[in-house]
Amino acid sequence: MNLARRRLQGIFDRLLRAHGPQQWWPGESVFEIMVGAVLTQNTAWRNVARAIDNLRRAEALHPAALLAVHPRRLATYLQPSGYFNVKAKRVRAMTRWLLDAGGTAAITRWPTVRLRAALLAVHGIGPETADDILLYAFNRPVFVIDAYTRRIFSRLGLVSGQEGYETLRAAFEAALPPDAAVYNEYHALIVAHGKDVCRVRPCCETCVLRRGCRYARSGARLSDS
DNA sequence: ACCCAGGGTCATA
DNA sequence: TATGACCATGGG
Repeated sequence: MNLARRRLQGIFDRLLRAHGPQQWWPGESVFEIMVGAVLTQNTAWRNVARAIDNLRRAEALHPAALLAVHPRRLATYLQPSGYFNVKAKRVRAMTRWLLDAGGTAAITRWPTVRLRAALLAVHGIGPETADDILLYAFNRPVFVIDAYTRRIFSRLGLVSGQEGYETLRAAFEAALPPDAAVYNEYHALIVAHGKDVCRVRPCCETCVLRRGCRYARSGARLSDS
């Protein structure tokens, strides 16, 4: 693993020029962002947006209101986002925890380490979802690792892709200054690039990162291993 | 018809 | 620690 600050900044600059500012996270409140972070687990955002629309129309996009919805009905709201039974439980567990903790106003004042540990203790919130929430809902300088991050940076030869989540997060955070605005834009750009260009089937001709990508040479119709 | 998407939990070895 | 099954919808 070889993450140098200059290299990461160069990649950031190219992604920003290619894709433009991403303005993440889509969502109008802390709670909406938290809900979206759970709903988007292994799910296309298009489908998540439909589920969130359902919650908004039902005026259930607030902690107390959401808990007042019967779990069966909640699952029907979440249906378009897939895994709706699982996600209904997860969203409820997160919301119950949130209210027990005193609401968003209270936990906003918690130090990042405590907040992260508390989030990870909630059923259905794993490392990536916790870090999405920390970064995008609470503006903490936490670098989010996801499948796109692994794919893109392993094709560039900077990571193996086999490292554990914490190992990668620590490496990115050690290489970059702890700036939430930068981490915010960086992860959003990684996702934008992963969706539009650097897919499972590589498209190296139009990729701004093709210089250094191991698929850009050798004809490249490979798959990641 | 198949593959993929802004993961996580649980059981098993 | 590391696999595999499972969750489920919608788009390409």
